[in-house]
Amino acid sequence: MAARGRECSIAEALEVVGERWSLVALREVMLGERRFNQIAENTGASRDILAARLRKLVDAGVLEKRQYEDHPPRFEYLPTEAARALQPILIGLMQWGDKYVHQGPPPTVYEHDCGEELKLATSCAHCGEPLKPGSTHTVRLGAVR
Amino acid sequence: MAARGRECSIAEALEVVGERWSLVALREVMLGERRFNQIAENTGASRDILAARLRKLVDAGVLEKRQYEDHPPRFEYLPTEAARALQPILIGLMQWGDKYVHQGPPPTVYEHDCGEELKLATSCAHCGEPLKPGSTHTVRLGAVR
DNA sequence: CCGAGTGGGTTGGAAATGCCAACTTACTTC
DNA sequence: GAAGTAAGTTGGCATTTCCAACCCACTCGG
Repeated sequence: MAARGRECSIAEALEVVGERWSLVALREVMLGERRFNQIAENTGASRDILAARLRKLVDAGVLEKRQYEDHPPRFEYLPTEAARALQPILIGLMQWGDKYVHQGPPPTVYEHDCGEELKLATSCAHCGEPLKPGSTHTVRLGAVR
Repeated sequence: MAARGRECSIAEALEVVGERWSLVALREVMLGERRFNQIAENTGASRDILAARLRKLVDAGVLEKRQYEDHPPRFEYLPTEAARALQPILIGLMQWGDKYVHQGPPPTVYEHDCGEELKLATSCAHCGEPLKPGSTHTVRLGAVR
């Protein structure tokens, strides 16, 4: 799809999870819904598109499709490590939506094991300082093809 | 658009920034490109779609469109606070793409002010513990409409 | 003064994608 | 034997996206 433009892992990541319904379907799987019908109902995606997205996520290694019954064949979708690695992004998007888009109190609230309502903080893994706008600069930049 | 499905700020956030090219355009603005032609070239988006996406981001308050020349009228796109708040998500997506999608060395590398290559860590803002899969649970969950 | 170049788009038509409802297959339960 | 459940697939239509070309207003070089 995005054959041209800057060489960039953001664009490549979006090739995999950037289509409509992909991240919302992933949200449901991460919330514990593993069955096609449940994911379809909770996302509101049409079944054909959802089938295509799930197939793509499975092909990309983000979900695992497992048969949990033989007769009749029934399948469930399980998160892989790649899906778990996306969770900070999903929660980040959620909190961004809460703050800049949503009207009213947040529809979904997480609690951390420490007992408090989860609010995400992002920091530099090396020095531990919280990430502030302008505290980074690029040392290498993908070329525009 | 997503009229049905679970009430969820992820879906609402994606209404604003989830369309094709929105996040890639935002990436360019955050990298310092502010002009339509430059954004068009560096993303590879077609000009009509890009114009529509930028308009939408401006309407949503994520970008600011500023006239920097009167005759002829010329505009630039500037990040607002909402755009800066998206930066952890953009960098998170980039690092996810680096790890799970991209082949070869990362095309773009950031350095933090501490002098080391930036790797993002996400943690609980309250207790400071790094976020591990399974260390959270939902205390409230958006209803499915 | 003339033509080329630049910036920021808009327009038209083809191609791709998405939506919805209905259908299918293969069981299980009432 | 009728209805329900699970996991999709199919057909037809509507909406988006893509691409190239065009437009307008100005500036610059000769």
